[in-house]
Amino acid sequence: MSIEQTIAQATAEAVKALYGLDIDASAVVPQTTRKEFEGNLTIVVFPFLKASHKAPEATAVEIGEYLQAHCPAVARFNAVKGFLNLSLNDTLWLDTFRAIEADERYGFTEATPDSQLVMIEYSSPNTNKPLHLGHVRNNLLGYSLAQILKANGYKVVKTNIVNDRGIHICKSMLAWQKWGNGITPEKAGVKGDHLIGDFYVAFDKHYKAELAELEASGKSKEEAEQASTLMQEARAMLRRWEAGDEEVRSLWAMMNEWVYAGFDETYRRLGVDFDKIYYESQTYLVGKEKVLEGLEKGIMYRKDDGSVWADLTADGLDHKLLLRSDGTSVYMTQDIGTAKLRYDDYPIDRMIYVVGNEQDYHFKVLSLLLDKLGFKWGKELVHFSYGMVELPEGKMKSREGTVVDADDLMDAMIATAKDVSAELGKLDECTPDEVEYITRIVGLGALKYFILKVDPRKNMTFNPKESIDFNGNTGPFIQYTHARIKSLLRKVTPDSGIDIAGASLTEREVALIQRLADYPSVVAEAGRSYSPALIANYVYDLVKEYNQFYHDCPIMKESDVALRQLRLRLSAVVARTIAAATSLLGIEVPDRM
RNA sequence: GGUCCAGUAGCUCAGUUGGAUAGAGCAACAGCCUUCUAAGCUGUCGGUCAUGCGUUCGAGUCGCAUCUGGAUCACCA
Repeated sequence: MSIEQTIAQATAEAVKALYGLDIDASAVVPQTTRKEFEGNLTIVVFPFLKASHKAPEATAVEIGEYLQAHCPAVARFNAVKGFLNLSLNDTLWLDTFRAIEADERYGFTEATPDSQLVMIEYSSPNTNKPLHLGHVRNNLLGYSLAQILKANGYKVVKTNIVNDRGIHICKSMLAWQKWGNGITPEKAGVKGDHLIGDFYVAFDKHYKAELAELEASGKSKEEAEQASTLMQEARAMLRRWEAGDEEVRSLWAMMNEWVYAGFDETYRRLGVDFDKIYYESQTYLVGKEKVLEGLEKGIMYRKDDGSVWADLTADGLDHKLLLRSDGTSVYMTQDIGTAKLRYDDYPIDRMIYVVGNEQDYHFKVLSLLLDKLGFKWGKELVHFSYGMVELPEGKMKSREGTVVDADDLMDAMIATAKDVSAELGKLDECTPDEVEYITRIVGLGALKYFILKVDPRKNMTFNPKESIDFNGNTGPFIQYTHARIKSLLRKVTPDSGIDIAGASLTEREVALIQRLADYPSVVAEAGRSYSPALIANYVYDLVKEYNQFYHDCPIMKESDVALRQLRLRLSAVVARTIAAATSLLGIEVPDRM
């Protein structure tokens, strides 16, 4: 039983004994006492006033006296208005600490054969351009979510759906044919995804020029778009692709390989991975089949021009196109096909899509359609809808070149980490390999924490002109604390033979133990609410608490042997918990920095 | 226009089923390294929690209305 539960139980008994009021212990939620008052846990007594027929403070005192007399955990209490502040005794805290210390996988629930299987789809890039900051948020959230669900005892399958087909790829392919002169990533010395992205931009540039020319010759915008030979060629290429034309297919395969090699490198640096990757080129036909099946069953209908639609007006939504008049499939069709393949491949209990909130409508529709098509899990699919990353001026726009590239950003973060380390002279004793390793995880730690500490549902702002901080509420702050503890432990090794029972605790140690005791419930809440930010905020609070302790409580100089030993072991457990919590965020922590 | 999301300090963000005088970091200013790593610690400054009404012993948190910003409602993905 946790400390909170013990106190809640005792409070329920007190209320029953004093006022004859029957309440469920789970209805009493003790909260951490605010810093400005003495005590560890606080009971709010307002709900009991009707039964006590006394003033708030008198009621609090009465319950406090009862608890002090009957609950061995309660050492002292004080009452302020309707708030009963309880100080718990040292023995309880020491026992709590020992239990935490003994649990090597503290806060982690192992999966069993009966555990539910959760599939998490994240990343989901297009193959016509490199990953940018928006993808970075997606990837970090998806990976972290997987880690958090694993820590909550779920079996997790990480998946990625690569949008490797469609008109956008054809644009890059066409541009490469026209202006590429047979260039390859090797020859250009450029990552494949960036090379393809450059050709996509080149297409857009030439296309715009063509449109401008056509409009100058007196055509309207619409007429110009129709008359554009570039666009016609791109569409023709897509038709040849769909028809299985060998030349187009082999060009497509080659260029996609370039992109994947580039993506793989970005994923590796970012520290994310996947158990199974799906490609839309393999799923869109399955989706088409399902839609035609739905058409036969009367779930969908066909218009005169041959296009296929679903009528969702009964569910408060609109009509939704599922197959174009030329028979080709759209985004939604592909997602239906992908869903079917996945459920054929895995016994999925829960499906989570990590996709931006701009697609809230899409997933509402997808959920309804899957349900109508007879997928029994359709209704319960989870759209993990996260907010956009915006610049101070607003949305990132690829056409205006304001997109923050993922590779560039990682490079910049690592370079900054290097500069800061050099400036502080922190890594002068390290080998070049160590410097490389430490600056990489510190730079990435700053980036990852910056993104993950924000509530995923909210839009967030990134200002490229201001570099991401390394001081204060940041990843490096957390990593630094870990490194400092490791450094301490290199100098003095904890001796488990020394008894800590007699240590007389200061409020610093108690606050730390209490914070550590909170960890499992934070992991559980992060899993329930799909929020890596809760883990980030927790580990920040823990680290802040530890730094105060570190500053105020000398360890090596402490003459009380038991207390010295406790502080040492407490430090070791804090370091372990920092590492465990940050691993749920995909952040590594160094032993020195 | 319909639907959905958001609005907390100059800036970036917390605020756990409604609880005490709304918290951090950054920025600014002032302190603390002969002591376990100063990427740290301490202090000062900074708020009509968008606005109004309501529910409640108690509202940043719940409800209604208004204002502002964003997203979406494509034969784009």
